[in-house]
Parts: sequence; structure tokens; C-alpha cells
Amino acid sequence: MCSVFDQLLNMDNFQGDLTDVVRGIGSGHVSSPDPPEVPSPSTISRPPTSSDLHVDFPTAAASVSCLLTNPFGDPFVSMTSDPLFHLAASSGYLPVAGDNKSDNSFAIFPKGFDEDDHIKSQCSVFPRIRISESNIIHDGSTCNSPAIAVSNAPSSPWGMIGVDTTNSPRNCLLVDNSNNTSSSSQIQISSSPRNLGIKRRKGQTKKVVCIPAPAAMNSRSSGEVVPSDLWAWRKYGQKPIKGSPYPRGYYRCSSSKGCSARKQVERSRTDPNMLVITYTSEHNHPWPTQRNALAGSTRSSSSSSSNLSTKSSTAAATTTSPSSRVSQNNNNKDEPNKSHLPSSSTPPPYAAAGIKEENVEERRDNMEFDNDGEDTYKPELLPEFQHQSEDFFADLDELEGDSLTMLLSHSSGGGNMETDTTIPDVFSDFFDDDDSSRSL
DNA sequence: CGTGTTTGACCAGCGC
DNA sequence: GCGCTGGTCAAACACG
Repeated sequence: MCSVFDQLLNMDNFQGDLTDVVRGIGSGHVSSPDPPEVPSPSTISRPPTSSDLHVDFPTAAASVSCLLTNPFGDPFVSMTSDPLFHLAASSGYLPVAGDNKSDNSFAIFPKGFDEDDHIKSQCSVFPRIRISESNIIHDGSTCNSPAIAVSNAPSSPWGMIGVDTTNSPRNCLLVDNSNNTSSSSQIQISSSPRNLGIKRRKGQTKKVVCIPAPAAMNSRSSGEVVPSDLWAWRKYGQKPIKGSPYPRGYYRCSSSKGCSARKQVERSRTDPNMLVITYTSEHNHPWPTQRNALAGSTRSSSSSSSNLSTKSSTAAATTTSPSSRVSQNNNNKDEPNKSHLPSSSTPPPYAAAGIKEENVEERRDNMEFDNDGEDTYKPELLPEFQHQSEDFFADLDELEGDSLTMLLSHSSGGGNMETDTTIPDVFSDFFDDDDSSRSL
């Protein structure tokens, strides 16, 4: 099993905001040098166990495929490029195939997602992975194992995946495959009807993702690494959230002036190992180039190499690619690549898996899983699904782009993830900020 | 100097 | 209308 996964599985529990998370990513360890911002629940002292995670680790190729991001199309698809998605994917929180060791050949989430009403059953991290309906198993059995639940909800054109932990000993993926006439089910995260936690803005669409709080992705003990985000995020606020011991960080896109894209990062209340990221608004500018993105190592990254303990620097290391560095690469900011223009009007070829897009207003009265008893709807992933996973991931071949090429090339040389004890280059590229600027 | 985070204050939505 | 809460602003400060 890949050391990356191991580290994620063994990652300590973070406290506070994303700052700690990112620091953990880069540090190769997860112990936070900073005192917790809030009293840490006893639960967070326990790293997720295999029983918690029930992660079936993918092959390198599979996992990398899961990481692929589309630099085109829907801006929210772009969110799959968020390093946290990579983390999620790399952490095995993605559907996997080809793992003979897998019991179910499907990733599952750690428990503890049910605490936040507004994120209940919203958790998935399946970037742009197509799930054919044939892969979805209807089953009303108790979700006591990695499973996929299927919602018959008619409302959404998007597939829907969430994690239902409300009544199940284990988490379930809730897949709303309704209205999916195409072969590719859009994966989406549902939300509970109320208590979104985030103040609703009229007409505002949001996409919520839940990811495992990234831990150290490499062995660098120096501390935080800036997960490369193709978007640059600047933190503009942080607020304690009622009912949650963890503050919520507010970020806005700094890749381009005037961009209204925002995201909120908060830690799951009951499972500090999980992060809830809520994206709002959309980017109104082209994607930064991969180079730019990777070059977007924050100053904190440099500080990380020196020392990670400073509060400000580590905070800066969240997901931000400082525009200062980005601007140094004038190939994109001033001359946007039109082909990278987000296209919110055009549905992406694949869903921004793990992302929930919702119109807050519309969802307000219909935010529950559309079918009654959704909480108890916990079909298991049947063993038959395992062989279907091949088709499942064969679809990933459709993913194209530089990132794909790059990632696959990396992965192909990376050997077997299960046995490879080193960090795949691809992850180094993403998480080693020092290398990121020169890797591409 | 330009970029970032931090953080207290202010504003706005929502429920009562 | 009021209070609570979340979201945003902006000044102060840090960093390279």
C-alpha cells in the first residue's frame, strides 16, 4: 500500500482549521505545533482505523485517474482540481478497481459524517468519475460495509453521492442516479434540508465536498506543504461556528481580481479527520495553467521549509497559491487561455464528483434525499459490483488532458501503489511545493 | 512593495 | 422588531 495512503490513514487528527491540515500534508506528520484552537473532542485523538475507513486502495493508475482534473468546463468541475480532492482521491476515498485485496472494490468514507446537518450525507470525493447505473446496487440492507446507496430522487439531473452515517454503523455512499439518462452519472453531494450552517444567499449555488483531512503526503518533516490548487485562494475570514468546535475559514479566489469564487473550509464536528469544503459562486476567469498552479507555492511553503510553526505562514499554506507567485508567470494571468475558461453553462462531461451543486433557494424546501427513508437507505455494494468496477474505471480513460498525461505518466512509472513505499512523483508534484514550481 | 493571513467589527439573513 | 448566527470587510501585521 502506498505510503501516501498509509500516511493518510495514519494521519493524526487535526484541530483547528485547514491550516493545520495543510501543514500536516507537507510535514509528513500530522501533529500540529500549534495549540488547538478549540478543545479537541476525544475522538480526534484517534486516527482513523482501517475499520473506520474501509478504504480499498486503488492501483496507481486507478487512483491517479481519480485525481484527474479537467482544466476545462464547469468551474465547479474545476474544483476537482482542488488539492484536497487529490488528497481525497489519493487517500483512497475514491472508487477503486483492480485491487484484488478489496472486499468491495469501492472506497468508503470514514465514519463520522453525520454530525453536521448541513453536510450530512454530502460527503463524497469522486472527482468526475462516471458511475454507470449498472454499477449501482439497490439494496435496503443495513450499511455495515462499504456500500453505495441509490436514491431514486427525481429532482436532480445530477447523480448524487453522499455519505449516510446517520443510522448506519458504517458510512454509505448515497447515489442519486435519478434522471440520469446518460451513461455517466453525475456524482453530486446531497444536503440535508436545513441547517446548512452557511448562511444562504439567494440564488447562490453551492457545492459541498467532504474530504479526509489531508495528512502528510510526503515525508518532509519540515511541515506544511501547499497543496497545489489550480485556483488561488486567499483567506479573508475565519469564524467560529456554533455547535462546532472548529472554526470555518473563508477563502476567495485570488487567481483573478474580481473573481467571486469562494470557498469555505471547516472541519467536521465529529470527525476532525474530515474537512467540509463549500464552494460558492464561480470563477469568472480562466484556469490558471498547471504551471501556474504548481508554481503557486505560497510564501508559507518557503516558510515551511524553514519552519512550519509560525501561525501566519502555516495558515497561508492552506490552499492558497499566492497571486504574487502566479503573477510571476505572466503566461496566464494576463493572457488567459480561453480554452480554460470555465463554462458554467455547459455541463461538464463528468460530474464534479463529490461536489454538490445546489441552488440554496431551491433546495431549501427539498434538501433531503429525495426519497423517503433516505437515511435508512443503505444498500450495500454487492460483490457483483467488483467486476463491474472495471467498466467503471475504464470510463476514466476518457479523461484527457495534460494533467492526465502527466499523472498517468507518473503513475505508470510509479509502480504498484500497494507495494510502493515511496510517494509517487505525482504527489510530490502536488504536495511538494518546492518541487512544484519546477516540476512542470 | 506586493502578497498573504489574522481578527475584530459590521452587515445581512433567518427564526422567533 | 429583535436577537442570533453566519458572511464579509478592512485595518494591522507578517513574509519574501
